[in-house]
Amino acid sequence: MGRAGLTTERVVRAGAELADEVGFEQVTVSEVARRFDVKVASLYSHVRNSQDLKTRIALFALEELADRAADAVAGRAGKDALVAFANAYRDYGREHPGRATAARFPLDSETAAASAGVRHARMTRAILRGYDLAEPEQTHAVRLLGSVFHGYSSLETAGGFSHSAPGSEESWTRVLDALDVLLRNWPATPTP
Amino acid sequence: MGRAGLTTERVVRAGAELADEVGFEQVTVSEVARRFDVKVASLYSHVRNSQDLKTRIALFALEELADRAADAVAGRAGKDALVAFANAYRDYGREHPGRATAARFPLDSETAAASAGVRHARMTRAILRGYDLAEPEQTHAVRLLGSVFHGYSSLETAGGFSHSAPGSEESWTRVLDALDVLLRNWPATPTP
DNA sequence: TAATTTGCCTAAAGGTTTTAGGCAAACGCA
DNA sequence: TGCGTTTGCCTAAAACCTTTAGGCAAATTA
Repeated sequence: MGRAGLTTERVVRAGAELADEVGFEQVTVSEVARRFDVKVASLYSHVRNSQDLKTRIALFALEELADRAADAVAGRAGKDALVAFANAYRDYGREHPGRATAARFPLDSETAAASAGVRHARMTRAILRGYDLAEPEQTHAVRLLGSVFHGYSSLETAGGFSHSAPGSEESWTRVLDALDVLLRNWPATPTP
Repeated sequence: MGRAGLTTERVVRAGAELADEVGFEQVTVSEVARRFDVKVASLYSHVRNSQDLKTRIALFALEELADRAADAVAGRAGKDALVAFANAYRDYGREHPGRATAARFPLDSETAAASAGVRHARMTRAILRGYDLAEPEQTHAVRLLGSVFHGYSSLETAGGFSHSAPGSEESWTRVLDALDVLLRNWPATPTP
């Protein structure tokens, strides 16, 4: 029997595809092995354990999503950039629900600090340059935007918006309009 | 050997506590059985399977959260109600991270329709009565609020805001200020 | 070509899930 | 109080996933 040509890279990529097909939670070392037509134990040379596999898929998804987001915002500013960036998130979630779920996988702080998550934060700040927000308000806004993108995508994937009118598409557009207005009229900290 | 006095109710409640201790994903029929000092098979009279257990924990958490939210908004209106409602969500996530994660567990649409999720939606709409939003804008706003609460709580639980200044507490307050401003100045649909 | 490294395999132990069938405690009723 | 029925937890067992240890052969290097 020849070799299957496994590498950590290929294993992780296969895991990401599997996540899109069956859901991130259902990703299993055994199933990935099956896809390569290889015995389970063979994967343990390329991945430490099941948790490690999931973490790597999460990191992979974060990178992929950051790449897309970077492409989307390139050459844009203001609301244009905001909308392009936000759409990169939503589209990723719709095209790759499993990977998008993976991108929300909780990482320990060390891993998170070395992940593409920091690129995401930097890009979000870059977009806020189009609005007039000084620190610490900028950080609050970054967290709000992260919450909205994260939350909307996850509710949409869970089917939360799919069984009532108006359509999710329309809500998304209006939510982005609203966020743009909000960022242009960010309230001053009330004097206590 | 006497009987353990298992009921679906008690099993689900124990599962919810377990979720808070070890994380919702780690909730397992076996571990719940261990807690009751009972053989695993015994639980299968009270719960159909592992998926069913998780679904029931999710429904339980949704009810509990809806009760808290209802208490919080009672007798309040406007920004007062918005803040109380939002805090009910965040506090629940901080006190019961496992249950809060359970409350985000994807339910099939039939189950979701019979869940306390509809109470959540109704309460959100009630809060929006304090603002001047006609349909379909009200629905868009409901979805935005759901995304923010859901997203913020989940990022906070994942530790997303815990390793940088300013503190999450402050961001949360400012996010709510911002949402209040936004709801009072919700943009009109641009004429195409 | 010989030596070494690398890659996948077999074997095996331990844990979770789920079903089937059994026995005894609790309950309902005469 | 005693009898029959129901209910609740148990044993047994099969299927699957995880993970480690050790082996052999293919690929790489010298």
